[in-house]
Amino acid sequence: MNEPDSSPLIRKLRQEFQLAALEEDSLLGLNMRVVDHGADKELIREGDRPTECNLLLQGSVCRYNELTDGKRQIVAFHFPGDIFDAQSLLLQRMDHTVSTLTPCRIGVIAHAALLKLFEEQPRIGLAIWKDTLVDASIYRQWVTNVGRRDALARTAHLVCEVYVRLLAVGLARESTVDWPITQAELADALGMSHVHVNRVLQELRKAELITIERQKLTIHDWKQLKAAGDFDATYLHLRDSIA
Amino acid sequence: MNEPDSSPLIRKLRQEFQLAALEEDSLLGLNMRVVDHGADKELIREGDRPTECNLLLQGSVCRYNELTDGKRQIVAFHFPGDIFDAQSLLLQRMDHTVSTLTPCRIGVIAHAALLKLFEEQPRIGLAIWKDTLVDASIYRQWVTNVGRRDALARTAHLVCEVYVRLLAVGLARESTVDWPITQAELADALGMSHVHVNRVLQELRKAELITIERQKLTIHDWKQLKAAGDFDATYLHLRDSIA
DNA sequence: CGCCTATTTGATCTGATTCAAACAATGTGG
DNA sequence: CCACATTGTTTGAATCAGATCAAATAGGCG
Repeated sequence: MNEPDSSPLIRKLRQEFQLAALEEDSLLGLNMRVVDHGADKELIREGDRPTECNLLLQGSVCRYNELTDGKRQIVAFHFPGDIFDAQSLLLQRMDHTVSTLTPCRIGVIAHAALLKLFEEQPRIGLAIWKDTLVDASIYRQWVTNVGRRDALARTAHLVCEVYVRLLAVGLARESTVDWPITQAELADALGMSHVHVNRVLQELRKAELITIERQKLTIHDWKQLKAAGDFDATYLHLRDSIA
Repeated sequence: MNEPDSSPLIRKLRQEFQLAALEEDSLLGLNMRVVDHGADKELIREGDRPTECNLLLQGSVCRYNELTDGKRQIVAFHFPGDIFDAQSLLLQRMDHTVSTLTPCRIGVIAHAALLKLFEEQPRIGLAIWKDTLVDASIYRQWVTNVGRRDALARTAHLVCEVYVRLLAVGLARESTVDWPITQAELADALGMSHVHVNRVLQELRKAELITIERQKLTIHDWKQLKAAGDFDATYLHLRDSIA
């Protein structure tokens, strides 16, 4: 049903533009090295000066900032099809760290190859720019979530986001998804303590909105979950709004 | 000392690339309409589908998300030289609202004109893409600030950021800057109550780090302020790190 | 002068943190 | 296949940072 490894990027860009055959060929012709990593592996460190971009093929990764007192804040999750460090094409120095959550398969592409591709097929460059703009939109919601929603709504909102994004890349069947995020990681993403995340998840379970167990998320009541999280998917800029 | 109205964009792009004479000419040749607005004026509403971009020439604006319960979260401030809605070039529908803080002068440029410019001078497109990537980096820090720093550090960090960015565009002389942000706006940006913002600012004043009064910010002890806010300017990706 | 907006103050309350520990699941090597 | 270690989840109690509510004061400006 799915295409082979190398084309989740094409699938994603198709969501954004009508790709011409020539453009798809250019993408398939990209020189890409495939690498596998284990879980909880730091892929890029703050301060690095990467010369390659990473296309996530399988698995989940997160980005985070570290504070001097040792705390960390996860600022994004990424799923298959995402080029999670496109920014390194234009910003020399990494301002945050990227780490795998689960075991991952990653396609590594040289900056030079991508920049050359943009020259030949400018619309592909624009499509990837667009992708980074959607990332930015997600950051804005993330700020809003952490800044102005209480623990319950905040958690519900993030669950909604992750679920919809996994749906969008074909990784959810019906109302169940493989859930790659531990409670401690959720806490770092939500700006909460892991203890409180636990209690909020129990609340959401008791209210029969969702259950998360053994790395599976099940949505019991999508409508109420959305309401609880004050969630509106338009900020994800998906072609056909699933939710 | 400063160039006329139309060139803060050139000054900014110069920070990022060596602009060729031809490229500067292309920028100067852009067809731009200059418009003035009063304070607290909504420039773009969530849901809008803009066909033009806005280059801020004078004044300050902010972006924010509104929650259904009426609260709002400010997610960014912008200062002269910023194209604060470049995203509308590639994302049809606005996912947040933009409003002036102070009276503003704005240069309005048609999307079509910019996209045409990118075709002719691809490096200008890349420079503006880079700009949007720096915005994204700022969002990430904003999430981190709101999610993981306590009220004092959070406030100090934002003050540092705004100060450095104003410095970078030549709007600060020594340690004093025109401060365009009220305490209520600060609260919406920091995810705090305006009452608590007030108390934190008093603390920072008592500790002799800063004073904000009559729309002037004065930095008394930059080193300690940076320390208090756990501030490191590298995420701003400025050419010559001022701070 | 008088209105409106911004800042400040005090008192009270609460959502979430922290600390500490138990419990459950998963995986590893003997 | 079991014993043990490790990581993730759950529980309870004490505490606190920051919110909320309510009202006073101070600037700025037409």
